[in-house]
Amino acid sequence: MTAETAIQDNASRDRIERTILSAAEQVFSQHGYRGASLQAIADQAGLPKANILYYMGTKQALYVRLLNRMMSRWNAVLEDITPDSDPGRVLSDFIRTKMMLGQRYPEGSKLFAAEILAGAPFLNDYLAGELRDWVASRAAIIRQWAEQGKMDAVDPHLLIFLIWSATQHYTDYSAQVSGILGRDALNEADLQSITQFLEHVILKGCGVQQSDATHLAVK
Amino acid sequence: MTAETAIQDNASRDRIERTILSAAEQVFSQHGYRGASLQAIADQAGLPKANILYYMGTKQALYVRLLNRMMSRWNAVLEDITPDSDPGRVLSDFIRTKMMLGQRYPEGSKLFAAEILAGAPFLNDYLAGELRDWVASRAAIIRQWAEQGKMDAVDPHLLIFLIWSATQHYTDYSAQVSGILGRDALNEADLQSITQFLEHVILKGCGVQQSDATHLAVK
DNA sequence: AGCTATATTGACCGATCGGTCAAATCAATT
DNA sequence: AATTGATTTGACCGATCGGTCAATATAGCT
Repeated sequence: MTAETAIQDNASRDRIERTILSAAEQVFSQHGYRGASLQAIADQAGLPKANILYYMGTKQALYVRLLNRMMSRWNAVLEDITPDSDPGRVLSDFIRTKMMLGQRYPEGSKLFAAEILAGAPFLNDYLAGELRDWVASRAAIIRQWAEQGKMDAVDPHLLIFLIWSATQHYTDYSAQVSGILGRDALNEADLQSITQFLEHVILKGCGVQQSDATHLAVK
Repeated sequence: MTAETAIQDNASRDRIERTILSAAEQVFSQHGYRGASLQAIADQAGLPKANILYYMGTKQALYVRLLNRMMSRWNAVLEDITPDSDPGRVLSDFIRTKMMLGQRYPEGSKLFAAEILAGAPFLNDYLAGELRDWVASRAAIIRQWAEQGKMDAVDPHLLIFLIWSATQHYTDYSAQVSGILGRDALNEADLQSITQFLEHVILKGCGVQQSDATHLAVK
């Protein structure tokens, strides 16, 4: 087999796999691991069920692969945070990035939420390992900001959880938000209002000054 | 049949129904409507599967009954709010009541969350009806507070969503919180810290003064 | 054209799904 | 003791579950 055909084969395979992953993400995010059926995923993907298993092996392997894909999208968040950073700018960026991620990958976000709701049977190691370290390192820096008098001495973990939950809400509970606001879906103006509101309340609530750059960008 | 026996019968029936409802709440909250099986609920309740159906009719009827039970628990929240109320006291109460409800009915809260995640197929009417009215009436009063200069002119809907999401997080995503904090479960001291943190950030972030009474209670 | 490796898919497997039913049991009244 | 209505539950139903497999089709290489 030449290199050329290998590339062609892989490209074709990748295209099909992306179709399957996308379909599976939709079904798993709505009904959770147990509630999702391979037949429903196959129908969503427009492929026979046996084909899903040919590419993905088992239901569990497909599910775990989706979880890993979603987790990898988190790598860049709050990456360049230092004790010398401006808290207002960093927290603003965090809020905006989180809102953007939720909008970009709504199914992935809901998939994650469903896994946590079920007690995180597949994610316990990740939560108590990588993610805990991620949070701990950011929390340490936030605590330094507080010691430097840049902000109130709030518990950094709780601050991260607050931003986490407040932003995630508009993705994972979009059905509730839409139902209450009486909209089919949130538009760009809604998202800007929400982001601005969260920045205002959270930064002010932590005694952080909103930087000019952030303010202008919002305006 | 005498009145006495009728009472006795109903008492026995109520006891069994509570057992079933409790078991079903656990299973539904973990796996959602589709992912839950009557056999799993029966095992959890320690009853044969046919008995579940004898008392509850169908899986769907059981599920809807659980949703209604959970919704009814919300009736007392933010009930006595008026334009003359003290925003700090009311918002504090809201945060505390919400945290308490989550702790008291964790399975019910997760059941609700799973239903919303699935797109609220059984709750759409409730969300766009009763709940929307509930939110709208409270939002109107909060807006009056802002107009009276008692707090910042934030969007009342977004403020309600913020308190909603921030408190709900510790119930619905307890697996994530526990995993990251490295605890088996949150204790009473944790909950006090969380409540205090949320009161501090949200009230300060909305330009509301924390009332003395509230402050003392927290202290 | 013939060969080989990969891809496709209908048919099928045992297990489990929600739900039904009839036979057995229980409890209270006469 | 006999009767009656409510309760209990094992057996069973067709449908669907995750997964296997063999037959077929496809595509690139010689």
